[in-house]
Amino acid sequence: MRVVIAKCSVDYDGRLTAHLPLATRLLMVKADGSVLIHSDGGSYKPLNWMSPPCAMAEVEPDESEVADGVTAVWVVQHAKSEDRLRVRLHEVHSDTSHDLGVDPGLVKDGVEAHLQRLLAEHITTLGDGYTLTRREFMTPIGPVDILCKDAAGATVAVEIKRRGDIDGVEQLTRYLELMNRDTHLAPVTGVFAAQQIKPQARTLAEDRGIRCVVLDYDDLKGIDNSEHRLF
Amino acid sequence: MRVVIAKCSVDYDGRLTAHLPLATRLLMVKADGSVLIHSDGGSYKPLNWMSPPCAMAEVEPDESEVADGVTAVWVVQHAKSEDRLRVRLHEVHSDTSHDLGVDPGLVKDGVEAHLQRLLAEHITTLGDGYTLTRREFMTPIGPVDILCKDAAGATVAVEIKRRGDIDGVEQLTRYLELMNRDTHLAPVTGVFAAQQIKPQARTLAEDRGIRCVVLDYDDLKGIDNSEHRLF
DNA sequence: GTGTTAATTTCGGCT
DNA sequence: AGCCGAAGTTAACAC
Repeated sequence: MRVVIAKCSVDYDGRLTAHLPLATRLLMVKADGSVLIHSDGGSYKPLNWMSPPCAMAEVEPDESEVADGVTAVWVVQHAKSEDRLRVRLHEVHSDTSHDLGVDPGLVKDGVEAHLQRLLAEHITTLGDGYTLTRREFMTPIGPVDILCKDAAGATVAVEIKRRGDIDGVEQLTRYLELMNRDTHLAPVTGVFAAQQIKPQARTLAEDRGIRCVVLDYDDLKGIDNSEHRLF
Repeated sequence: MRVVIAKCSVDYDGRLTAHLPLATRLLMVKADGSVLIHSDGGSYKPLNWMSPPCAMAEVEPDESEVADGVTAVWVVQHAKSEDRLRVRLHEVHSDTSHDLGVDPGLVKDGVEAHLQRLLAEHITTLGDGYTLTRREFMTPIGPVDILCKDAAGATVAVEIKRRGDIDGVEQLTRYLELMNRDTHLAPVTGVFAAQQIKPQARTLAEDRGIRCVVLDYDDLKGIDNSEHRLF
């Protein structure tokens, strides 16, 4: 990895056009040729960048660029599209390279899959007398997250999201339409379960007779832990 | 901005739990206290990070950490949540700081907002006699991009996309259904406007009586420029 | 500030 | 390889 601190201006041309005026920034050139341009603030997203696969070529500045104080020009061309990045370097404060090797990668825990497992294990969170039929119940248009029965024995399809928005309601609606055409399953009611439900999604869901349930991940995990402690 | 190249392991605990095994990486500490951990590949997204507002404290490694070869520990705590990042540094290959100053920021051109503004300013692109009612017309299920009236005075809802896909047609359909239930607005017709419209989206739209309009960004900008030149 | 949508989204899983 | 959905999404913008 090459790390350069330099005063530079940048132009991107591809899916859109973008320009960065002259300022001092950090330029990162990774082993795969990708380039990141960071300022001293903002978030993890660079001001500008080129994703791999791409190639970086260092070319000589032309006459007018030299007159403007440009000492080097980087042309970063994407391998499979017309996306192109042009970095004009003025003063270079630092230019170093380091051998980092291949990264072993990130290990994650606590995403939607986890939420689905916890709700399936504690299905009575949806109401007394609820019983799990199965997780990932397959339909011709995709898997329903959880299929269960309520206290009265009626079938209930559950769609789980971390953040419940309109897309999730549409998804559940499609499943319900399809399943209610199946005389063996019908009638099937819907539950939209999420850690957070957007007002617009709630409006749409309730308008369609779908119940909304807000899940608390820590509560579910808490039940899980306390139950484990009993054994 | 501080840039460190070091062999390190990282633990994140907050919205989820994540762990990075020992390896050599680039650590970036920005002026606002945010921290980015990059490997020599992937894309612009760091392996792990902490977004501002947050504070970074360098603490002494405990006895067992010293035994493992840890020379320093960074604790990065988010200011408004329980999100925390713990970086255990082993060998430090490089540790430099640079004053970058405030960045003037990126100038973009050619995104959807720009397209929407241009079409609103030149609403007769949709037909002679069209008049703008308003942009971002709010409904209970979200904002309609543009609401206008045709030459006959009938209300028209416009959905704008850079790339016209089926999702966009579904979105507009929902708005139209809702608005046509409102006796003050009905009847409302729809226009699906995009720089590029997929054949499937066009078929679906036209089947539902929604007119499709392909927008030419450069043309709209051209009109804009020539009009500005008149004054 | 809250809330919603777009993004040069990126990333992962599955068909 | 393409499609679909999630993400510690982040960023811009309207109310």
